[in-house]
Amino acid sequence: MDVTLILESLNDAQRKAVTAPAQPMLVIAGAGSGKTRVLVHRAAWLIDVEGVSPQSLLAVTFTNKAAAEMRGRIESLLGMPVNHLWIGTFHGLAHRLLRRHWREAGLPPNFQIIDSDDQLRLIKRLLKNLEIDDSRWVPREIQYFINAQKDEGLRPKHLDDDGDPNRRQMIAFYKAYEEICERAGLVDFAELLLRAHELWRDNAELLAHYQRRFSHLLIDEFQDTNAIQYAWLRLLAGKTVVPFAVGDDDQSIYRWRGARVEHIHQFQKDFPGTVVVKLEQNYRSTATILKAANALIANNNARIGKNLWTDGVDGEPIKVYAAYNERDEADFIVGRLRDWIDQGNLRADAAVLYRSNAQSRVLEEGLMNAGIPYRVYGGLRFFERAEIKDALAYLRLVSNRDDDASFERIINRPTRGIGARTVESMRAYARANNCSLWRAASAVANDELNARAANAVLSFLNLIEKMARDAADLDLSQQIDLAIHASDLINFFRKDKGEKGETRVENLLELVSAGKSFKPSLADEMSLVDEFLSHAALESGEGQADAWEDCVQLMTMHSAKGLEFPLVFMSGMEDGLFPHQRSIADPSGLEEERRLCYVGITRTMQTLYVTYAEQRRLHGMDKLSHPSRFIAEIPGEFVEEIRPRVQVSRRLFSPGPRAASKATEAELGIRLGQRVRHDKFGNGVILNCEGQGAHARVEVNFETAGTKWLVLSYANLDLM
DNA sequence: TACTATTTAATTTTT
DNA sequence: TTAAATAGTA
Repeated sequence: MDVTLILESLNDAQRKAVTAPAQPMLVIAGAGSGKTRVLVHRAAWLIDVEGVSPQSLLAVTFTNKAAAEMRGRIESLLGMPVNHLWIGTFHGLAHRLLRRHWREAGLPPNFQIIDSDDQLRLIKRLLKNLEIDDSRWVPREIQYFINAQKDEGLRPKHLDDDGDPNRRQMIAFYKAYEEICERAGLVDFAELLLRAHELWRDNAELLAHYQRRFSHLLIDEFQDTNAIQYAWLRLLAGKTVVPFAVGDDDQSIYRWRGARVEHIHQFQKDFPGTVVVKLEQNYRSTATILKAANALIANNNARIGKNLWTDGVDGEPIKVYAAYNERDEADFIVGRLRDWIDQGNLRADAAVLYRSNAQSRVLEEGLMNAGIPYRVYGGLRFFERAEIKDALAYLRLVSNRDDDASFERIINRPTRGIGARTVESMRAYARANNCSLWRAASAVANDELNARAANAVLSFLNLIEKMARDAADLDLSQQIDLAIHASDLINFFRKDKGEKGETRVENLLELVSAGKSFKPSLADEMSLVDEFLSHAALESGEGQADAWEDCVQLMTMHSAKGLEFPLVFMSGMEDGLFPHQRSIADPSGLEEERRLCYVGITRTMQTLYVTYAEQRRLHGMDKLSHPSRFIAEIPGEFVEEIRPRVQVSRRLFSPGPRAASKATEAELGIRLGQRVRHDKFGNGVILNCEGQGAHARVEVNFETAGTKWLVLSYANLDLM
């Protein structure tokens, strides 16, 4: 029982939280103040010092990554595995409960989880079925409505239309959607939480059982909890389970997703005697960065209030660069990155942040031309790829014939001559007889369809039945292999022309090996395949599972939360972009944008560049823009303007040799930035040019071959 | 059914 | 601008 190991590295506030007696605790943890460390050490303290059994601990996070990190760090601190400790995401834990108690939860034993993409498809199909004009009823809005209700813990029966026909229709959609899910045995993300909450609420013995089992509850990112998550936590806590919540109201940036910072106040009301600890010492950033961040966030009204400080150095001022336009901005950033890399720093230690994904394009072009490797965060994850979802849909249908979502997805994929007509008649039958498409298919094939269509449908039904029989004795990866081969999906994608088809085939093969290495943890609760499918929905996998190459990191401010970098660029700092136009009018929206800005600034360890463009091409039109109001909220003493605005107009192109080459450019009939093709080196972009006539040379950055100087008269470049 | 033209809209995202 | 969704054509 080595207490010093757990406590020695903690400051006073952290120690106070970690060693607190069994009472409700609320830890307000500023950016970079050791939030995860406190959670990890608290768990270790409870287990190692207080003698709490690991299985009496429940730790909840928002992301799988955070859950994995917490488990890893607890185990390494304790020096032993903690198998019976429940650590997971809200959704993961809810899923676990529902698998274990599917009967009480009113679910079929083999229910499956649908992701937002599946959900949207379901809604679109629902609209078609109801023959509703989907220009008036936007599927995305319906999806948003349904999820928002579920996030609040509301079922259709709880909702009142208040005489508003619009709302009445929405409620009707919600109800119809629920019926579809119910019949197909499908559960969406919000439904997991809602059901898990109802499970406890309506089963006193079950709740009592878990309340006896758990003595302590650890909650990460508490400011991000939505109503149903909070209700679930509070229900479990009851009067006996001790909650320990960690969060930062200043970093609440997900209100639009249902998160409610107010829970931080509610917590103190619901758990009288809550002790609040503030972690304000920051171990990440320079004093300058922190003072700037503090000054910015002080403009928000609804705050608990705290002041980050550090005993470290002041550091460099924040550098603000006013770019002429977005390309100049990108050039500037690329230039600073070049310097950074040339000084021997890691590319991966630098991040370029922006408000919205579309802004990455110009930056990417700049980095590409400069030959600097980069990685863009976000985008499609492995299990979200179309080909992967197709393959999984076969497995799902094999596991559950009533899964209409999967049925629709693969009925004609690969194409097997079952067109929209045929599917429509199945839908009609299913609607009329209130049955699944699977049953409709065999009924329709037997009497409504012409021979040709009937044949195609029957052979599809046989294919699935045969797959089910053949799969019975196979292990998981063999079943996946069977699914992609027997369905002929793999050949379907192989025929796809170009690299796209290739990657798709690779992904499918990757899926087979994912099946090989999959280790189940709920084996008692469900079949291996079903667990794999749930896993795929719940953990959509890495964006790019590329090998660890040293890359500059590009991401939105949102996805930067929780990360830190020695060098940070906040780009596109213009009113309308950031704060975003859509949030600008609403005071609470503006405050959330400001918190986002605060998150961005506090990612920085040493050097922060803030850039904006005076003119930006947006939606194909050049617009003049103004620097973000947030820049003005940073006190001047922490800021250094990189370039006096007087020079701005001169900087149409980057300085140096390029400027001198303007004349040459015109004479040779090429221009910088021009895309070209070379027989041997492939596609590239002209970076520079010099000389005249037969001696004229151009510098070209090729996508694959790198940067080369070529003599124009020999190179035989095709302009593109 | 696949390819092409036209229209439309344009934050943030984890589960 | 451009990406995605829809409508129209071969």
